[in-house]
Amino acid sequence: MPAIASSFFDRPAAEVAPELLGYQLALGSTAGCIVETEAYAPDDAASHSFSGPTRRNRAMFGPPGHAYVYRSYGLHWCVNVVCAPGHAVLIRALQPLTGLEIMRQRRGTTLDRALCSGPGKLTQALAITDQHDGQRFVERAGFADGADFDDLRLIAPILPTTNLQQGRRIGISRAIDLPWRWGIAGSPWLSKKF
DNA sequence: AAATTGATCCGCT
DNA sequence: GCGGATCAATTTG
Repeated sequence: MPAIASSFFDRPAAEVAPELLGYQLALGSTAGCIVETEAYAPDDAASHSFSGPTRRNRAMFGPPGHAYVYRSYGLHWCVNVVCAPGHAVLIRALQPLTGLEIMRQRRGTTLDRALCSGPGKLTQALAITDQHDGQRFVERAGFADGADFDDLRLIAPILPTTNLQQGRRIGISRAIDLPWRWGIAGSPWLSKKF
């Protein structure tokens, strides 16, 4: 179960973030298509890496292609894909594809639109927690390909995704003008319209 | 339709 | 002690 080529991720997050749209994010028997991302960088006042490495953000300075998972507002987990040192891409929304019934149970809703339409929602739907912080992503679609049940998985789309939309990031109070949020244009699975 | 609030934790000053 | 890369329920216009 090879980790994904580190060269793909060892770049600024603002380059990687739009390219991750269309990838599938999977864990266990659940998976969804990434439809919304945000980039964070070390010289970016809104980024957890802005003030250098700490215990919480150490994964952001670790190997590219690994996960940075942090707790948000005391309640939610949010997952990032680590890029170049201090760079990371926050996964903000998925189109649910696999394991919808488990997701509905975990989320406590039957409204599919509400399963993965936000960074805290999708981690709950896929059961991503701090136990995945610092863990690598593997490039396998399922366990039959040799991945462990607990491996975070990313699956590249057949063709690069086009029809993107770009705008300002959500829920931050610093560096609010950077256009570092990307989404699949018109997708009904976004956390918020552009 | 938009604004407000409560839940609840951790990192940093 | 304060505020945050959030969410959902409630209140208000």
